[in-house]
Amino acid sequence: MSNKKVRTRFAPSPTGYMHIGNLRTALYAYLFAKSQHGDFILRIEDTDRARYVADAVEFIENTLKLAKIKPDEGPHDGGNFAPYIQSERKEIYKKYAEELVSKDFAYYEEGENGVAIRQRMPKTGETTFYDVLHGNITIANEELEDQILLKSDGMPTYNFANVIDDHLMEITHIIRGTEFITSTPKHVLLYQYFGWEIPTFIHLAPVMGKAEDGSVSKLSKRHGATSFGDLVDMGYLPEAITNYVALLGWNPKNTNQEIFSMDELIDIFSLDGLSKSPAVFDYDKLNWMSSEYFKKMSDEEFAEAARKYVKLDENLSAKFVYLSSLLKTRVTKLNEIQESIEFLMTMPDFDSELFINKRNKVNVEKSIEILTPALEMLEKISAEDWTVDNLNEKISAFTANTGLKVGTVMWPLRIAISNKKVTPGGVTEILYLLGREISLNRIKQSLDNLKNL
RNA sequence: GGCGCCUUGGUCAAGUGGUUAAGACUCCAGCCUCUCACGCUGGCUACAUGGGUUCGAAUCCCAUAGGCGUCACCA
Repeated sequence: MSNKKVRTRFAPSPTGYMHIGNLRTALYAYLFAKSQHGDFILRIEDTDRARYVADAVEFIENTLKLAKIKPDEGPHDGGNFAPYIQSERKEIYKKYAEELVSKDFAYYEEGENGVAIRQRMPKTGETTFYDVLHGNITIANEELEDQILLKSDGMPTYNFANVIDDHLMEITHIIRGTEFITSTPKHVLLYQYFGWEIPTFIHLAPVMGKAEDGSVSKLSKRHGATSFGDLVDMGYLPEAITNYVALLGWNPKNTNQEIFSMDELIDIFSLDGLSKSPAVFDYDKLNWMSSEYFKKMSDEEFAEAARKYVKLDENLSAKFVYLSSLLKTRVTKLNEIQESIEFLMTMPDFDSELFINKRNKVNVEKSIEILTPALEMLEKISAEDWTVDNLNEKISAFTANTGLKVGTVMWPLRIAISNKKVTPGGVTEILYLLGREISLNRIKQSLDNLKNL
């Protein structure tokens, strides 16, 4: 066994939806295979006709691609063990099921819909299997029901097909969720009936979600987004999601590093870093990791990633790379951007309360007093000199002349051009983004509004 | 309910008989500062409970409790 090439597989059913828990299972199977210079196989388990969703296979492949998980073999990639879609392997299962019947390890059963084949379980004794995370697990055979191997429609059940395929496809390590622990003895019995080598099992703890009332349960719709696609739609970078998910139930040895590229993960991954207790999906941590990725991007990279999530006017579009430099450190997910920059395109409603700021010693009267000469000063700056650096220089000089604190001048100015308490960037950045004409108009308008109170 | 798995701060987690029980996220305080953010400092909070074993237990054993899973012609 130790000399055999490691081969793992990800075997989802075609539902057109990639649950975070499933993605993590695929990730670990991939990381383990690659860390051992082995193969990672994608196999579609579509033996339940009722559950089939159109284009699901393509969806799964696209999702894995986005997550940078690359199958060595699969429906699209092909391989020596094709086909990799179970519905196309129907005859194979039938042959093996009949072999079991001939050896009396299984039997035919007449049902409402036709004839099915059922596995015969021993009534006494117990079955033990080894799991890398849990050690030996033993279950009494009397707990095992005679299960259906081949359904009356000719399709195999999961419990049968997975054993046949894992053996035929030479899978060495089965990485899947803990929900399969109690059915594993049935699989082991099957391997024994056929005289096949039993693969190594690794049953992963589930990914949990936390509800608003604080209760914890398996991650589901009630916890908000639960799929990789949902998270991408919200504007989390695929790399950040994968990185976060990798650490949900696994952690590297001898390091506190948390930000990993896929290559680094492959390099450092090992089975003994896997944890056997459930992990709660935590948006706070995901947000932090997401922002770490944003901060590491260049302005251009961030702008490119963010473009798909925003609607800009001509002016802002031209300055978006610069805007991105301001947004990078302030965003946790891309779908937050639009709201935070909307004020640059449409002036929010006037609110005199915003001009009152105790810390900077400003109120309405003071604002009028400052804004009036400030407007005159700014009007003298030409459109071509309307740059962040120059604006900063002029405003600083203006402030020095007034003898006021910097904040006392900056506060009303910023409010006058934004009508927002919090903005991404300060006065000079916003003046630049707005451009000379719009900036001046906004200040005039705000000044009028203040005087007409 | 039977069977199985799990149990270190609010969350992710180091730790494999002797530690002041790491680190990260969140939160709080301070510094920086043209708002916010970034950055920097510092701080709060944990071994589920009860028995053993041992000179010594978060680490080993046994109970109890709680959580989760499974008992389909679903996967």
